[in-house]
Amino acid sequence: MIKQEIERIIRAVVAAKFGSLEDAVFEVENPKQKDNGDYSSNVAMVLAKRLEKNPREVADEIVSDILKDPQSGGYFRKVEAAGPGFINFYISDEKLRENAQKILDKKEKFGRSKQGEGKTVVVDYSSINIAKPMHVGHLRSTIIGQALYNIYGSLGYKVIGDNHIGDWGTQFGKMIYAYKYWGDKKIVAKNPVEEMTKLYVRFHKEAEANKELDELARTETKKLQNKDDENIKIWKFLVRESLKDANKIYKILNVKIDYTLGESFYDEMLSGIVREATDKGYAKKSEGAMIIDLDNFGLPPFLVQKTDGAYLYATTDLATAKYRKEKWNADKILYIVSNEQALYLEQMFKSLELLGYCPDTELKHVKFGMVLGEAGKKFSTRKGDTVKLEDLIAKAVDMAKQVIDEKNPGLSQKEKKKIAWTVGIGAIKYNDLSQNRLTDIVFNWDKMLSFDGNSAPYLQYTCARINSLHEKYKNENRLEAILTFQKPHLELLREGAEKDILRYLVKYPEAVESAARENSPHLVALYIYNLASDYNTFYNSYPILKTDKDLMKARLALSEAVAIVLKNGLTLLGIDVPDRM
RNA sequence: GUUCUCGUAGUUCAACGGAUAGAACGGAAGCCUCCUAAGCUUCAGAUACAGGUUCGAUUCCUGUCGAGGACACCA
Repeated sequence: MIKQEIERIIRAVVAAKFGSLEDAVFEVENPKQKDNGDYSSNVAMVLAKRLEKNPREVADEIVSDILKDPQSGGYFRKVEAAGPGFINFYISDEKLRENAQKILDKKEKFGRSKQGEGKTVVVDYSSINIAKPMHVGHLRSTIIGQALYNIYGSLGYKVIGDNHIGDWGTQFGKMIYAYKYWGDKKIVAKNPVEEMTKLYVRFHKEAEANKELDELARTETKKLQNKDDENIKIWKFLVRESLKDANKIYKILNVKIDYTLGESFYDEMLSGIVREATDKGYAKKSEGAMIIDLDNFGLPPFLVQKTDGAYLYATTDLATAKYRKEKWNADKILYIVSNEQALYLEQMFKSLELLGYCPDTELKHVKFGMVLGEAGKKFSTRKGDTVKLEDLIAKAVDMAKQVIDEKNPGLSQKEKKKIAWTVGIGAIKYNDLSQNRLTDIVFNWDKMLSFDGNSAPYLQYTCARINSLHEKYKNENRLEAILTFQKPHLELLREGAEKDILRYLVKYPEAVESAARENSPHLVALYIYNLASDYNTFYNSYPILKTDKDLMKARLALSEAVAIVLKNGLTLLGIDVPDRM
């Protein structure tokens, strides 16, 4: 990456010039304004303080040394001191063309790296609750998790996706009770999650009037945990049918998760966890229950066993982390969980640290804001007021279909349908992946299903346009088409808009790398959006096919490079690209 | 009550402590005899408030106000 190369060059010059200051912490950044270079560094301002000199003078000195350095010769078109003491670097045209050619040669491999080789990242995402419908809240975890999974994978990490499903615990007592008294096997099997939700909602409704129900549900939970035959049988049935529904949605969303190890999977380990915590002196009895006291760390106590002896989600999570470390030797575990669980995860991480279950493992809560109902309040499954994912998808695809019918009526029904799915689902995914907000999102159909501006369809459309250029070109130049990108005369790209694109293409690998570092897929989304925007400006200002041959080939090559990078970025985000739309 | 996250154009979002706070939607005005107008161009429009740290603060610290979340037997 060029950024690191610049850092290296600066460091070498600084070490030679101000030997004792080579430990200085400085940065190489992307300037906001294009006029301020392709990269800039604050190194002079950092050093100026320690040297007690004017930052601008220090900058001038460093610049003149960099220009003398033969190694940096081919790299820059210009290096200059600017503003209060920034050093701005302008990449040479030759380097920019080299990079574009590299994109054309490497294609879908451009942007990948081996920086994560030998390291394992476990991504805990989706983590749905069995017997409850997937709603827009689960969508965020699923989509962000999948994107991070892809991003880390592209950087050479070994990535393990783990769907930590909620298939155990109290809510199953309620479900089992409801199923026993009001359920019908055939009806449930036909439409599993929907029917289970009905049972669940009914339970809560009746429990409000009849307080005994909660007690009866607890008994069912207890029986399940004690492996009562009938309850286990019902439980297995509910889990199986429920997963069938979930898998349908995963398939539609093109989400792939390596493992589905639910809470029940860890059940056997739980008593051991509590015993060990007790033996080590971290767990103790309090108000009849077992807690890990975190008072010393300013955290509330962490409840690991209930008064009635049953274990909780917390206990399971400790076991899960332990398992992930022992089984997969995870270097990093990412919990893609909404920020309402921030305190809980903090307690859990601290407990894991005390128990020593995950030494040398980075535990990271990748937070996101919750999706609230249109009234600005939390959705509640109990009241049955959530927006179901299935409905959202159906609506998005339907809207996309309408737009296609209008814009491109000539396509076959089959192709229209396919494009509608790609575009509709892309829009939904991109909506979540293009923002980094921790604030809660108030659910809004229009926003969710926007096909204009900064949206997946905009990016897909840009790719479709470029694809269309190539189709046209191929039809008119059959023989030459194959050879087009072998030796394009990229030096003919002299317009400002063309150079802007070349300059920006260099930064794609850095965008992917920072997305991983910050666990923020939106950095990739932001990058490809800006790239598409630059390209569309160019597209509207200059003819591509209607110019003389060599320039046409060069512009086609540039377009192709843009399409490759857009597609690579969208692929990381889990968004498909249609050929036409 | 304690605590977490957040407060940026009318709305939804950007901005490693950096240079002139960027977009999109919505509004106003333009661009299809020309490669896909799901596009492009132009205009209007914002850092909640008060202090502090810093050469430099939307960003860090303190306080006020506002929104949402969490706070022991749910997950």
